[in-house]
Amino acid sequence: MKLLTRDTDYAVRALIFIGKANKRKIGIITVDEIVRSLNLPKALLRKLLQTLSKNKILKSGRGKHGGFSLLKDPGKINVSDIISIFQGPVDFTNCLLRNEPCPNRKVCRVRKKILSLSGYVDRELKKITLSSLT
Amino acid sequence: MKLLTRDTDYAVRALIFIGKANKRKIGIITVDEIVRSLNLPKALLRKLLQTLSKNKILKSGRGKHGGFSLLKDPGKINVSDIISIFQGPVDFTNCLLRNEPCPNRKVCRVRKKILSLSGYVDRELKKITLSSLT
DNA sequence: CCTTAATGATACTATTTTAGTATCATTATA
DNA sequence: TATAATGATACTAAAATAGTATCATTAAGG
Ligand code: FES
Ligand code: FES
Repeated sequence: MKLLTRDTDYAVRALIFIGKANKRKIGIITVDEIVRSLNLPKALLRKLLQTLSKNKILKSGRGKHGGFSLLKDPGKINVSDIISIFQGPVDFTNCLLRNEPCPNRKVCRVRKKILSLSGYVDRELKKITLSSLT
Repeated sequence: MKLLTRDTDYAVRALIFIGKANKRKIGIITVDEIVRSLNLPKALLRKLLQTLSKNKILKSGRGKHGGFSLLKDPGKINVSDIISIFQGPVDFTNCLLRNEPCPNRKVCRVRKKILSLSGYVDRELKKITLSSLT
């Protein structure tokens, strides 16, 4: 039972790399540089970073000397965000009777339990920020 | 991001059904009865119940008047058990650098965080017993 | 015994999600 | 204007999930 897919994992690793570089005042990082350091499949990583750009996690520059840098403060980027982007929001409340419109949804204690569990996990994942990782 | 696959979901629903029947002193339930009540695909449900038997959750009887009943006390069957059977154990510690043997595994705070999160989720899921569901 | 009604074992197919590739278009710099 | 970067997009491959089919075995009951 895994929590993160490979997309999320690669994305986080790339973000850590970019975050570290930004810390050392290296403003812009290219896909090639990340690939050289982390040994990830280039075509895939490009796709992932493009997705992160669309989702306002990264800023991108095109053309010669283009590349990526963090758009937000590393303290404001967290694992829950990245999961949301690649795997959908952290939400476990696909209830056990999901196919039928569960009759006792409102009072069901299980649902309440799963709901609170899900909330807890999400809050904890939100605490794992990029700055805590670099 | 979902927590339960359909296998787990179906299995839990079937177990709830069997548990309720057992409560009413109906000892043995057939796959057909469950299928009639819950409208699940029969061939699939058979496979799932067979798996539950192999895993000592259900007791099965063959031949005429055969069927399934709970092997363990419903208070001792929980959602974590069922997830373990169909999705592998509740364990989120596929670490972020999983491909390499992560150098700082021992001291990594993220790993510790994920580890404790995973433990927490597992403990909570263990509290959701079949008896709490019926 | 023989029929019937149940699960056991197992192999197979189909669908969906995840993982990964390829290509052309666009843009900025030198 | 050549080059080196990302944007957009469409495609393929692999793995996990979901579902089916079939024959073997077993127990009950006439
Ligand atoms: S199982 Fe659906 S609300 Fe409880
Ligand atoms: S990321 Fe692997 S141990 Fe921290």
